[in-house]
Amino acid sequence: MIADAMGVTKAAVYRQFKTKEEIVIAITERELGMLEDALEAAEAEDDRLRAREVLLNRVIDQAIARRGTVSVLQFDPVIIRLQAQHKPFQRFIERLFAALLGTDTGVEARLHAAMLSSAISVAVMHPLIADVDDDTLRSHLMHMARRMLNLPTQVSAGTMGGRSAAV
Amino acid sequence: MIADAMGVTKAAVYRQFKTKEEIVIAITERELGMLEDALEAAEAEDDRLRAREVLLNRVIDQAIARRGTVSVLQFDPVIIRLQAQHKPFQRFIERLFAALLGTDTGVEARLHAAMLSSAISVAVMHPLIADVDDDTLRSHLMHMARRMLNLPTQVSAGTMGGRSAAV
DNA sequence: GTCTATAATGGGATAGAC
DNA sequence: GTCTATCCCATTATAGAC
Repeated sequence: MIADAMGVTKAAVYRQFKTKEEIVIAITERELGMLEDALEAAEAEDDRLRAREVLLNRVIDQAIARRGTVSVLQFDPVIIRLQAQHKPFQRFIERLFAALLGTDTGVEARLHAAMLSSAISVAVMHPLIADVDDDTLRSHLMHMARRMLNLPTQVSAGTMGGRSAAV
Repeated sequence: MIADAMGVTKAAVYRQFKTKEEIVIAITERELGMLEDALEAAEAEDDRLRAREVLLNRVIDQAIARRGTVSVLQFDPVIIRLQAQHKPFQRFIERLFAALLGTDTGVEARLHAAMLSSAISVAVMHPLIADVDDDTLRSHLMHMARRMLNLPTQVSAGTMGGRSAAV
């Protein structure tokens, strides 16, 4: 498919990548790499609430930027298997969830994180909202994400007096 | 894989189903069929709020009952393609979303429905919550779904409990 | 209904010429 | 770096005996 889309032969693709796995790794690396600085910033941030806000924003931005392709990387069975065999990705994903979860690792917090991550990646390419433009989608997604995670609805930079993350 | 799991040969499976597509259609029909009476009841219900409640409950019950298999039917690329070519399924899914949306078909309502449906089906098999038992998962999911759809947090009357989705 | 055997198709991958 | 040609192998599917 890649070769066809590029208008070259399969052999030309295999000149650059020895295996299909290498291709999947390379693409995933590029996508996750875009979140790396945001993740590191979030981990370094003292204010946990603010750290989650910032990270959430970046994740949503990227999901929208990659609208139409995120869910392939997240849900294609073959791709998932190849990624699962790659330790660095597992660690990165774990760090991502840890940063999103904050200190709370209870059932509810984990469920929130699981639902949120899937909801974001599927929603951006769902037929029901194919007609929604990026900016509208972003603001709705961010609003929804805050609701799902029990974050304060409006964020005012610096002073976070909002409710705690637990119910 | 099916033949191996059943301990018969592939030819034996092809005796019952002419093509892979027939198998996918049959399985999907069985799964969606379990929601048919709930959908019809919801469509007949005058109280829209109550209709959505009932349907939501059934959808969540079934997702939990099929924990570990729902997402295959929803996300496997080959299966999705085969289902997409089958008009009756498209119509059924449209009816499901229509019933969940209520009369509101604005951007926000559609986004809610899209996020919710994906969040439910992915969450039930997400590694982060693999250790959560069915009943706990159901109550959290229902609570979360109400929040996502802006439904009242506590539902007043009726026969709504953790009932399983038949068969 | 199940079996053995055998296509047919297509994806994943390699060899060697240019 | 790309090409043609080919290989390997799993999936999809059929034929015909029991």
